[in-house]
Amino acid sequence: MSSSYEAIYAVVRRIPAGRVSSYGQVALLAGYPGQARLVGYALHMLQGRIDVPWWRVLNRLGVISNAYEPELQRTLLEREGVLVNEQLQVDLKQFRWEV
DNA sequence: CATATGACCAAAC
DNA sequence: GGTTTGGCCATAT
Repeated sequence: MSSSYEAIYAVVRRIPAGRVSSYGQVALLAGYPGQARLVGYALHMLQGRIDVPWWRVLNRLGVISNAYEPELQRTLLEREGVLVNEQLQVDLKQFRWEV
């Protein structure tokens, strides 16, 4: 297991329920500025594990980028009170996780 | 081993 | 200002 993933997962676990973050923000907080891609890959590797709240991570436009289970992600977010529109987009001004 | 691709983003043009 | 271009790192082939 690549060590960098643990730092990324640790940050994702810090995202409060009902809030969302972006790949870039997670990368920055994990100590990998500008390496949003690494975050995407790390979450990709989870393949649906629920010990990390991967569904709270969206791309910088607030859109669900998940290629595997986009509908599941929407369901999980809405269960926490996060509104997701028909285009799988969230209002970042309202739900973005402020550190 | 070299190339390609990906749940991305900031800067450059 | 929208669009293109690099760059970053881990897997896959």
